[in-house]
This record gives sequence, C-alpha cells and structure tokens, in this order.
Amino acid sequence: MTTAEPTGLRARKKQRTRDALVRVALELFTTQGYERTTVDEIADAVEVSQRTFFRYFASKEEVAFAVQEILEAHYAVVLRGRPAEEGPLEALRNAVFAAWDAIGEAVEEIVPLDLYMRSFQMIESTPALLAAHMRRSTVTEEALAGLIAEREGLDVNTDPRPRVAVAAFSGVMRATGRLWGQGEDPSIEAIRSLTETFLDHLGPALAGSWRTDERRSPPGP
Amino acid sequence: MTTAEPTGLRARKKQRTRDALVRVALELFTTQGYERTTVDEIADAVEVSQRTFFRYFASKEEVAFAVQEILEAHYAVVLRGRPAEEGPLEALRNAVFAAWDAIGEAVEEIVPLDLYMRSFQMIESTPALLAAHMRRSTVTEEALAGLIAEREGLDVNTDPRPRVAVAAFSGVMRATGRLWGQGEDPSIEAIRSLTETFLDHLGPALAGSWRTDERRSPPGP
DNA sequence: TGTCAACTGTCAGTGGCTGTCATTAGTCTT
DNA sequence: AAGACTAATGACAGCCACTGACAGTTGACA
Repeated sequence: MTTAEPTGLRARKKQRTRDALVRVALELFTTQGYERTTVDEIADAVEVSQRTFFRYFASKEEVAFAVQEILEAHYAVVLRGRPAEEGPLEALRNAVFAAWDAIGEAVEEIVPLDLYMRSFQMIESTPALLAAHMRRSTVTEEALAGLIAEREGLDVNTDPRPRVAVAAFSGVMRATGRLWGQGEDPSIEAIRSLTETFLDHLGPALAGSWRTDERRSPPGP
Repeated sequence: MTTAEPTGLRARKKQRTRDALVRVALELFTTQGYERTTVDEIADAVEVSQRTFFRYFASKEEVAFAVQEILEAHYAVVLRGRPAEEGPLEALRNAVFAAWDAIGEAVEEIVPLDLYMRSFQMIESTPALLAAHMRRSTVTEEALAGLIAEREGLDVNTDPRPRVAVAAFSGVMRATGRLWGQGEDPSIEAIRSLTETFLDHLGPALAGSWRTDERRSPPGP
C-alpha cells in the first residue's frame, strides 16, 4: 500500500490524486489551521469535486492521518521482526527506535519530511484531531497487544499482561509525543531523546516511593 | 457545582433545565444510539429550542460527558486527600477505589446509576464519543501529573516521572474501562475487580521476561 | 471498436453548530 | 409595587461536514 507500484494507468492516476489531496491538505492545515480549512478548498486546489474528496477519505480528519497510518503499519512490521529473545517491553521499545531509522524514506515518498513534522504538531494542538488521534491509537494498541501476546504465546483475552504492558507503553509514548508537540524543537532527534528519557523512567516511576534522595518524609511501609 | 444549592429562582430553573437535558440525552442515546439521536430531538423533549441546548453544552458530545465530568472532579479531590505516606502509584490506585465508594450518591443526584452505567458503555462503543473521551482524558492526565508532582515536591516540567507514572496508570485504567464496556457485566463490582486485576499486573508486566512458568523458549540474557 | 465497469461531477438534502436580534422573565432598585 | 436592568431564551438565517442518487466520462479489455 505504500510503495507498491500500481499496474494500470487508472490506478496510477488514482494514487496521484490521493497523494495530491494529502499534500495539499497538510499544506493548508499547517499554514492556515485545520478548522479554518474547508474541504472545498482542498478539493478545489486539487481540482476535484468535494464529493470526490469524500470518496478518497471518509472524513476531513482521515486525510490528516494518511501519513501517520503508513508509519503505524511500518512500526507493526518492525515489531513483528524483533528477535524472540527480547522481552515484551524491550521489543516495544527497540522497535520504536528501529522504525524511526527508516521513517524518513517512507514518509518522503508522499510529503516532505518537514511538512509531516509540522502536521504532527498540528494534530497535537488541534482538539478535534487530537481526539481522532487518540481513538486511532486505541485500535493500534489492540493490535500491538495481540502481537505481544503472540510473541509470548499467550491468550490476550485470558492474560492481562499484554494489554497492560502495551497500555503503559502507549501511555508513555503519547505523553512523549504531546510534550514534543508543545516544544520548539520539531526534529527527529528531539523526540528520539525525549522518548529515550521517558521510557527509561517507566520502571522507576512505578516503584513504591520516589523519595530516595533529599526528600522530606520517610518512605511508607 | 454538584450539590451546591443555587440561590435564586433563575439559577434553580437553569439547573433543572440542564439536568433535564442530560437525563433526556442519555436516555435517548442509550436507547436509540448516539448518532441516531439529533440535538433537535433532545431539545424538543425538554421543550427548549435547539439554540438553547447549545447554550448549555458546547457540543452534542459534551452532554454525553456531563456525569463523567463530575466523577473526574470527584476523583481529583479524593486523590488530593490521600495520605502523604502513600507512594505515587499507590495513591493513584487507592484513590480509584475510594472514589468509587462515593460515586453512587454523586451520580444519582442527576441520573439513575443504571443509566450512567449504560451511557458509559455507549461511550466506549461509539467511535465519535470514544474519541472525545480520550481527548478529555489527556486533560485529566495533565492535571493528575500536576497533583502527583505536587505530592512529591517535584517540578512537573523537569522530572518526567509524574507524567510517566500517570501515563502508565491512565493507560491501564483506559484498557480496563474498554474491556469492561465490551463485557456483559455492567456492574460496579465487575469493573472494580477488573481494575484490581489489571493494576496488580502493572509491575510484573513491565519486567524483562514473562516466561517464568510453563513456557517454551528459555529466558533471554 | 464497442461494451463494461470504475471513477467522477452535480445536485439536493440532513444535521451539527454559530451569529444576530428581538422578546421574555427573574432581579434589583427606590 | 412599578420600572429599570439584564440574564436567558426563541426564531431565523447561514456555514460546513457529510451522504444518497443519478448521470456523465474515461480507462480496461475482449
């Protein structure tokens, strides 16, 4: 679905229209804002009817996540390819960094990397899109839990651990993305190191007490 | 905002209108579905104009979360009251169970408890509402992270642990709610025990390897 | 080349949501 | 208790996302 060259002329044309819609939409969204951009504007800019836009994308939101979708699929593939010796959380974590190494190429086939970065920040700062983003992530989480359960040879409906681990992991990843979106450094390095920091704190943050240094009250029982 | 008796007649009338809108909306949503219920229907049933509905609620979604909002505020209060000796995650967890003990009364002042239960399940099973629910939870998470940081005397922008802990905790809580919404037992006891189970697994699920019993492959390094 | 099917445009309509303005109805004087 | 003030509401017009139906166009393929 990403790079697979379509066969016929018709299919190629379709792909071009779709890509154009995504590019133009992201461009308009990031420059003048999501809400202040109408579907008609996007359609007009690509010279198709509004009706056609909705034949490619079920909603105005969907076009904003076209690139994101590719990346998530990519991540799932990478995770599936992680060596079996890695523990669940270890695999989830390593897959993130491994996936990012190849993100550039995958994205750049459709839109400039910089545009994608800005569009991610736009998603994080637009309530309606943030909502859609979160809903989408529940679907992704379910898939990841399934993958982890498979890796470990467990039944996802019996053993809560896959869902719990993925939920915790995803929660942290989302917090990371949110913070990155609010910051001023929209580079891959920035979110990479932020992710590293946050994931490193996952274990310690769940420990009983954080007061191991200069804090006042004594640790509880 | 919950129980505080309004002073004048005007304020009391307003409160009654608002409550009526919530009650009718949830009733209609749960019986015929969220999407198949129009704002006009709700307004007509309460005998106000559609315009008035939108003066009480900024959106059709908002009315669906009116009760939820009360509970979240309640939870925040309970959390703030947890003893300082409790560790962060301990406090988050205990506050959940403590808050539930008082939920019944708080809810019942507006809608029957049973109706609230069904409306929660509706939220979890309606994409548009699930999205709104998730977006709302990001706001709640931010507040909780602030509370935790305060408890521990930390700066939420410097130390990642408050956000990480809350993110992991919230991720698990959301997974719990999701599962409960899909199940067939809409009782408080059901979600209570489910929560207990899931939170109990938070620690173990993040450990390096889960293969401590009858699994096949040997543990990694 | 002609037939078929995929793709697209046009049009009409629904529903969520907003701005505006006139009207109603508590509230607050004096 | 009557009038002035203002919050609350209703009525109306309009924008925009989205959908169904139907007709026209254009690749695909025999």
